[in-house]
Amino acid sequence: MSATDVNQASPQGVRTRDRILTTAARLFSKQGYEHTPLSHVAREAEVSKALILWHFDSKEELFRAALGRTLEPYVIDVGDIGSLPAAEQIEKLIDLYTKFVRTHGYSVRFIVDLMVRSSGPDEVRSHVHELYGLFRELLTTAIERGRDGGQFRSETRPDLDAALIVTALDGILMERFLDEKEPPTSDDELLEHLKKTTLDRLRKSSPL
Amino acid sequence: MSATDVNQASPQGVRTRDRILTTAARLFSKQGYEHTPLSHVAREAEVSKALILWHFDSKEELFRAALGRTLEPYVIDVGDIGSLPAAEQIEKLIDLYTKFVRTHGYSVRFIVDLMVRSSGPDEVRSHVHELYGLFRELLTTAIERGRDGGQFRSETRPDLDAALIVTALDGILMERFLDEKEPPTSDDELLEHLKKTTLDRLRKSSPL
DNA sequence: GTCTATATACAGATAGAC
DNA sequence: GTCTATCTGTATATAGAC
Repeated sequence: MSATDVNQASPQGVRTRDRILTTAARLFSKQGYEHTPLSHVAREAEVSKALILWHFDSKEELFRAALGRTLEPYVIDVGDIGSLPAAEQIEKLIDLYTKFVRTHGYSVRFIVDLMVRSSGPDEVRSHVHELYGLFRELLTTAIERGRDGGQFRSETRPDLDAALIVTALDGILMERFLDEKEPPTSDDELLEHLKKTTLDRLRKSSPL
Repeated sequence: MSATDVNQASPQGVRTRDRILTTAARLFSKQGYEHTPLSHVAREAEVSKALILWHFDSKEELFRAALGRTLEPYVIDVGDIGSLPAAEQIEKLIDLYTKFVRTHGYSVRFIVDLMVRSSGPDEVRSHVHELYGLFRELLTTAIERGRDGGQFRSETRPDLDAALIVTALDGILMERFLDEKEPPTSDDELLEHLKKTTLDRLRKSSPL
């Protein structure tokens, strides 16, 4: 019998299992899978290596379970965005993306790393993929609404424009990793410029 | 005495050393440092593990040396770009970036991975950093020329506009890693849209 | 320079007592 | 459920012959 069977879970074991999971998620995110031996997780979680393997059967399985925990905050909550005018919807979405990335620095870096290396379980990749799709869709819809409502030019290509915004946001995220210490232009300045130029271009009469 | 001393290099040893280096660079780029044991490099380069360590003293040092080789193609050759009109300069620079990324897929992925994980020697990070700075500068100059020559609006902010282009390109690169199989919009389409919208926005009268 | 054989270290995983 | 002790594999690195 092992802990992965249905009928385990004495109150004590659950708390311990949870502590292992949380610790593992933290360490994997911070230092990566290969640089985090089970002995390290064991020390930080204050249990023995053997106990970890009793709960999870293998390091690989612990990793998968911990990933689930890491991904928990990866949801999109747009609130009552539908009631805003199109331009503000777009700005809000950009701000949401930025805020998320800033709040979850460590784990974003980790997830990006998984994507770049094409490693990690498929569920994770598809989860992230879905999130991107959803985000892009929200932007597309906002642009369409603006166009149909007469605030944006009729010639816009909502899908491409949305994709380009996502792309630029990814790039800003990326450059946070590249430059680290000395960013050539501050993120905030660049984000404002992105918003400004995007909206200028979408609007019927660019005021400038 | 070791191979890292000044006075080694019999003809035979140099060729072997070189083969080890090339093999290591290839394998590290493809599978990463941690997933490439010396035994694997030894097998592919058709030498013994011991010989590798005779030449390089440690795996770490082999890695640093191999990185140098990996970075060799990382240079910017713009040709006679100066003679082109501003708009075409920008398009050309975008194409150069794209072409490079497509040609050096494996190693780009590897270098990006190093940057994301903040690992790898500082020389590498600063080399990449410099390249980005140079590329951004070329774009900035092109935009300034266009502005001063009267083709672009006088209100443009060359530095920010250049940064935004680089950012978008990074994002496109990034999404190649994220989506892999099923890109929501093709790279080419997105690149064309980037060029088009950027230039439309920069130009005095946007023709659309 | 290049090899074979070996030392050393540490990882993940198991056995079995409590 | 949780532990200590141990097994087993594999990695880097060294010793020493050729």
